[in-house]
Amino acid sequence: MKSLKTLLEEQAYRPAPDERPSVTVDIVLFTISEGELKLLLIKRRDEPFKAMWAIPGGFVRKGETLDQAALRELREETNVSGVYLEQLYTFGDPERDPRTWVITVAYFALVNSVNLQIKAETDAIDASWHSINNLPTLAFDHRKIVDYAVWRLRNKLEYTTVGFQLLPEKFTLTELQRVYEIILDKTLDKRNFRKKILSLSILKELNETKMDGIHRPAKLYTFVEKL
Amino acid sequence: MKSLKTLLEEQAYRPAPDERPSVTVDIVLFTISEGELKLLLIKRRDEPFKAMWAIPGGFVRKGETLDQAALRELREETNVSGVYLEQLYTFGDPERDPRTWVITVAYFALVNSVNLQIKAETDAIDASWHSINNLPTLAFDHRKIVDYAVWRLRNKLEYTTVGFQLLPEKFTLTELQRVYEIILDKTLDKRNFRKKILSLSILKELNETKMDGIHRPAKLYTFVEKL
DNA sequence: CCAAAAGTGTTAGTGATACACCCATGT
DNA sequence: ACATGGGTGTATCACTAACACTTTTGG
Repeated sequence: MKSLKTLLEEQAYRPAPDERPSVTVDIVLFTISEGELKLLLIKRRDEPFKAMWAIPGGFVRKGETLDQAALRELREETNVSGVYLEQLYTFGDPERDPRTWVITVAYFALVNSVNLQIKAETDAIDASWHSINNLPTLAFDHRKIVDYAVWRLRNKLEYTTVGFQLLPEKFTLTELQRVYEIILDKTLDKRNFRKKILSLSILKELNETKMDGIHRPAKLYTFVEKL
Repeated sequence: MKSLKTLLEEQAYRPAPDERPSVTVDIVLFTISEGELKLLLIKRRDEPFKAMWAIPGGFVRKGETLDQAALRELREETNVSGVYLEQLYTFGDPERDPRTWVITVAYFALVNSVNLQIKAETDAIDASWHSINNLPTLAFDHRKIVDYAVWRLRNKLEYTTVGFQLLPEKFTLTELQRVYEIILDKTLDKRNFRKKILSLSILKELNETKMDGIHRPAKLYTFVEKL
């Protein structure tokens, strides 16, 4: 048994167990399909907000990092893996969960449409992709989280290379341009786009072309970090 | 007493109290004085890392938001108020506290040197300012947090107006330039700096000058959001 | 030879950088 | 009159934005 001294020190050191919040991770998982930016939503099975749409997430477990928790939840709830993951913001409004005190560390994640296929096969009923232009009402403060994630994605697209995470390993420049256009929600000039992307020296031109059949074959490129 | 059903539902819904982490906020508080970028450190009174330097922080309490917790801790531990505050990142490595499971939401904060004076008077022994070029060994993973905060501050300086938070309400362009130079750790061209800052239309020229005595008086400006 | 997407250069404008001298004040 | 920091303009360079035609393929 612990000594009184130890107990008092611990008391001073950290709050009593029932004065601690629960901590969750919630993930805004984006993909591009059918020419739209979409995100994955789960239909809740439990209270609160039972039967309402929510972004995937769950409690952080003892012994795991936050990133690990986010990846685990994605795998468990949606069978998606191989994603790009990045911490977004931590939401701690005491009212955000109507029942109890839950602080959530929000993430945003990106998958390409190939991995998306895998997902759609294995998990059909409770999880589905929704266009960001047509979202249902979301549980908790998830709408706020989603809006922030979209804002961050748009920003990061301009000064980082996250965009590549939404494409398969090999892609054409037109496909890449479409990713940018869909996320930024505006058309881009083909020549200027190519000039800018190629000037970054982060693409390797492959000796392959995409034969989509009817048109002129397009060169395939692959993403190479810091050439 | 709660029914069995309720208990089971809650069990499913959230982890048992002793399976929850503690959650803290930790704040990297910057100021500029003596021509250097400094941050506030506290000498720890308790284990773990007793007597070691750490950034101010403490447990989030039930009923308060994370921002509120950060402001409260700053007030309690350092008597500083009126700061610019911004959430930085959440650190959740299960090993980051050697004793127990503590997740911390890190913030960075900025105060101008006027408020700094107030602080130094009221709190002398346990808290002091340290140049980021000469930091002692820090408790926990605080060094990592500090490094990240410095990186973020440098970045944000380039595309936001956070720099003004480190100056009093009225300031000269040279003083503003010094803030940028100290944080970015490089000299800037006076004419180009003025041209750029003034082109942003976020400064109002006052009909006052700073009479520092011996030299030509400098015009005073004040910061106006979105003119 | 037609339809459709791939691919390619030049010009104009805007913002960033480099650089040197006169001005106003107190002593 | 001098020492010191305050204040100002111009030329070059790099990046962004606007814009239209030729090429390659399958049918």
